[in-house]
Amino acid sequence: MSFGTGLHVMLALAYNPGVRMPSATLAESVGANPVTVRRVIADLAAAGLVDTQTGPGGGATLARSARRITVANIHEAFGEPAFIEGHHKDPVGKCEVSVCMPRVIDRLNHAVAKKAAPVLRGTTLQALVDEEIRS
Amino acid sequence: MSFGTGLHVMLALAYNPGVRMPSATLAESVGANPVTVRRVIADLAAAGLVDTQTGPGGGATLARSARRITVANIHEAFGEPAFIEGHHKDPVGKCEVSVCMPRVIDRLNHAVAKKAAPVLRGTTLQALVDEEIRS
DNA sequence: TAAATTGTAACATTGTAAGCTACAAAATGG
DNA sequence: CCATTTTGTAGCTTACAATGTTACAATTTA
Repeated sequence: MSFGTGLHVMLALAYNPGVRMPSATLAESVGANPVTVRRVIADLAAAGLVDTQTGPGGGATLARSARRITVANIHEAFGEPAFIEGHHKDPVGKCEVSVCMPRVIDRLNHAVAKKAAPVLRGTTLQALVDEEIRS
Repeated sequence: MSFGTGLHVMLALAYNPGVRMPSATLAESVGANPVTVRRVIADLAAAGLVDTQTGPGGGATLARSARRITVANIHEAFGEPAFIEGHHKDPVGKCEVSVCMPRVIDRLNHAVAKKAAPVLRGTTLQALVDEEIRS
């Protein structure tokens, strides 16, 4: 559930602009372990969404304005997890349906992703903070 | 991963129209256990998508034409699983971000679901068989 | 130098999905 | 009526992936 945790972390950072938050503080908000949070932050940092710093007063902060970070950016940071999941066991027989299942799942997932993309791209962190948290 | 398995079962039935397939046969195609398949079929039957019969020559078959069964029908049969997942642990503190996370996840999921619905409703089992399996 | 913090590795725990076993009930055919 | 096949479902076990835990070197601050 990295995407959900990542979104939570990003909202916490957006809600406290300019503040560097250590993983322990974020972990308390998320209800998770500091190491889990640091692992999630590693993905966010690799995607250039957050900036981290060690030492006293260190922690994570947004790499740019919450107005310029979208849910799509966060989704991508975790490898664009699939909206629709298949399963991965390859069947023994040469059954034609089995062979085609990955393609079918892929087709559906791509179709949904294509429709979802504008929604995710059009939703900024700032909008979520304004419309869902400060309200 | 019930939806994926359910779709696989439905495609196998659509690929063999008029044939009653026992759970053991379907399980072999899916690469799963017959009991798991029967559990999935129970959901499909509850949604009125398949028809089952006990005894020799028994098994499952489509309850109506594959042209009149959509991916949306199957998705609904499994309770419309979320496209975007949050996590469920309630945080200890009174952190405002934490409190609002369920609402945020819900908002995103509903937005994606609304865009995805036409895709799922517009894709029939028959179309998948024709375009992805017999091709 | 002491303290705080990240990043990461290695291992343990846990929650959930799937598998397995078992059997009553239903259907079929002799 | 009996033997067989199959579903539906319960109860238990297993396996796996996600998360937690512990630990520590490296970095930063003061």
